[in-house]
Amino acid sequence: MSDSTIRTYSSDQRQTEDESTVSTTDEDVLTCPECGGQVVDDEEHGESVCVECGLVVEEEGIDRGPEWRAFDSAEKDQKSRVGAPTTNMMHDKGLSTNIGWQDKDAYGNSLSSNQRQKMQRLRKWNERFRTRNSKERNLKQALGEIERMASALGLPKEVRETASVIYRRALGEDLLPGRSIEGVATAALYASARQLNTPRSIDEVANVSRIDAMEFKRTYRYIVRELNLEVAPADPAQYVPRFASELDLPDEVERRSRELLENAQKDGVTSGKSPVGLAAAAIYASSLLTNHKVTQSEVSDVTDVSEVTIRNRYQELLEATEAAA
DNA sequence: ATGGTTTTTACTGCGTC
DNA sequence: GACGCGGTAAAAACCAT
Repeated sequence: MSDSTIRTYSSDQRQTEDESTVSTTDEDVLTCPECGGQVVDDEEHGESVCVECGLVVEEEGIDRGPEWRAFDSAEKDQKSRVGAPTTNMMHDKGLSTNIGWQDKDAYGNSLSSNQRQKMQRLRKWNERFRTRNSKERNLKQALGEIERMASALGLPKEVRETASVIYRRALGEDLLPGRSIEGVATAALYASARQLNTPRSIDEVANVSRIDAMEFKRTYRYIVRELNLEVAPADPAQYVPRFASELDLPDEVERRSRELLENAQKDGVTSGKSPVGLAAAAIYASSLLTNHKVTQSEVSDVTDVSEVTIRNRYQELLEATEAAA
């Protein structure tokens, strides 16, 4: 093989901004060093192959550096797709520094007073950063939790994102002391799910959380109050599709459920009642109306609403629709 | 802390398969 | 006799005051 076959690319080269060094000459008209035949690019495999003898010539390799050009560092930052994606789900990467307290240099010699003062200043600043980093570590753990719970609940990415944002705000406003990380993370996720109209019931969330339901609710209320989050009361209809599919009920039932809920809302019988309970009742009621009967206990199981509540609600729902008709 | 409202728990009776 | 359902009463949880 010729000297052109092996080429290593250092990371320095990849960051080079001067694109003019990248040569485009000879790229199309290479001759095989073995037999002199024509060499063609095999794009699929990232190789160049001689058409005569099949020799693979790794001329020009694969990595020619970025395909874009940048004329200043700001532009480069913009165009570069390398590096960590910036997302709220990221924390600081865990890089932090410690500065020893001994006023000695690397050889164990004492420092001059001038140097000592300098080190003092450095320590002070480093300490400030480190306390920030303790928050970052906190954040990392919380985001991990959010991630885990969200995926267990099948919540989309946007929900995780806003949950992260909420958590950051809580962290920023020093709402954490005295509260568990998991608690706040759970609360943030629950709030964000509701804000984005993909609500999960308190029970569902509590089930995948490491903290018990009571603490979860407490911290949730606390967070909402302190951050002035706008969380509209959940619309019962938003629970319907999920529950319906968990019970293997056809679309028809879903539709009826929505109608029932709509009528009930007009009637005003829904105010003050728990949205989950209403959704559960609507499902049960419409399953009767459409001859896709499910038992109360089945509905109760998947919705975590007691059968009694289902009974009470579904009667009201039926009355409301009757009155409307 | 308190009172009013809603939900849950536990239990009972009735009808049906 | 187990199961689904309806009802009741008391306890618990929730919420605003």
